[in-house]
Amino acid sequence: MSSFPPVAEQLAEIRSGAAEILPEGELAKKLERSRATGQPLVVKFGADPSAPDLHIGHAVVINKLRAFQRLGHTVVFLIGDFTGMIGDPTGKSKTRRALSREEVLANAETYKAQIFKLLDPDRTVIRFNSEWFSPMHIDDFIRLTSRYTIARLLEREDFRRRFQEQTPITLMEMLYPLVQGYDSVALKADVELGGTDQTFNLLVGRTLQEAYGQEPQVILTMPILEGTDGVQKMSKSLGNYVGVCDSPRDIFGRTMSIPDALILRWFRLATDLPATELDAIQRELEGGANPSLCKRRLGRELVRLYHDGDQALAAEAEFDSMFRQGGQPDDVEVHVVTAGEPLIDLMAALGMAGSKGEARKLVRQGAVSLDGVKVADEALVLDASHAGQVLKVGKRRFLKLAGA
RNA sequence: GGUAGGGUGCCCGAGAGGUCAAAGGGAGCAGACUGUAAAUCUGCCGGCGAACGCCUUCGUAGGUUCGACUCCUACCCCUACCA
Repeated sequence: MSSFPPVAEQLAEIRSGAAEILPEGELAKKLERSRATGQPLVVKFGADPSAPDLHIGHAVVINKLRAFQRLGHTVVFLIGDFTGMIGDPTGKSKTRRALSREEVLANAETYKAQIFKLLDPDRTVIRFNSEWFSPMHIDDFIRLTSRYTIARLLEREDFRRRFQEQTPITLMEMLYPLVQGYDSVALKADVELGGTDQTFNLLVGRTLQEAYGQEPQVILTMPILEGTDGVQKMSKSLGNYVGVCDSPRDIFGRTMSIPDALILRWFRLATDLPATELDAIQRELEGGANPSLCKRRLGRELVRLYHDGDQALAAEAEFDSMFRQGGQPDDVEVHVVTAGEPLIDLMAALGMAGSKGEARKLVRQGAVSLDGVKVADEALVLDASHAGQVLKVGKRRFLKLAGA
């Protein structure tokens, strides 16, 4: 029954890339016991049900979950549908509107499709926190709130700051950590994973488990991955993300646009390369290798992770033809030209420019070309002679013109 | 319940009766440069128009004015303080 690798080996694997493990000694103890009894650890990860579009920033934590699975443990992917159905009234995150039961279920399906690109379905259990919160009575809930103090909640960085700055904090927000922490109680979690920004919430889980007579979970946090802009954390709303469901072309292209300083970090956090390989890449970079070559490899690795190796090579080749040689993508959209249609109108109508005014400005700026020749005349009217030409706007927008 | 301060373009944030489509910054887009990057420089950055210009925009609805983002009234919303 002891199919688990030796504890030291497990610890090394788990530790790699992690920001913090609290407390590490307890993790070793749990692993020992698990190995002795043949009982896998319950590794919890909580997900917000309102954002089922995962990007490689989320994947940092999910990759670590997979590491636990490889070692033989069980991942509980918890969807916070109960909280999602309440929504979040704070102005700060207005995206968090209340979701209906149907939306939550639909989102859950989307999650599955995405997380199983990385996780092993046989070692993953999907749960919903409405399972225990919906039937909970208010008296039990109030009892739950008696387990934590305001002072401790105010220890959390953002609460403390906002409290001092006198910006609003709703009671609901303060309750969130308790709700999340109680999920750990309900699941009897052994380990909970999250980003470093979740440290506080994860720790609340420990406190509550103890309060409910359980052995507290160990928490493991992963660094927050910066987005393609290299500064802010990756997020969908900032548009600086690489989605796990993006096409090979997008994954490769977006990856190539990250600042050099981020290359190694992305390698370490977003790919599944072994540590030895990562060290080799670090030496290369520090030894003055051309960063763009490393970045290409990073792009390929990411495409391989979410698609496959062939598509990675294809994406790279397409990228080269598109940007290096000023070519065009393989599958340019084709549009049948109506003779007499002004170019400006066409650009606006097909979304190649936000408006006619913008289209005009783009032409003036020399951003528009037909078959590689810059369009100088902003009043250009299309006719049959343009059939077969390729319209290029900026660096990325292409359209093939077809005759009637 | 009382008092004070607020609601401005994608975001932040100035404006305080005309010269305001509204300073400045950020984001975004484009050009140059490069390694397609970053940094930097340049231009654009409500809509229509070749252009004079016209239309819509400063919480909502009215009003005062030749004229309002700026003044008045009511309403809605936010925040803090005191209870």
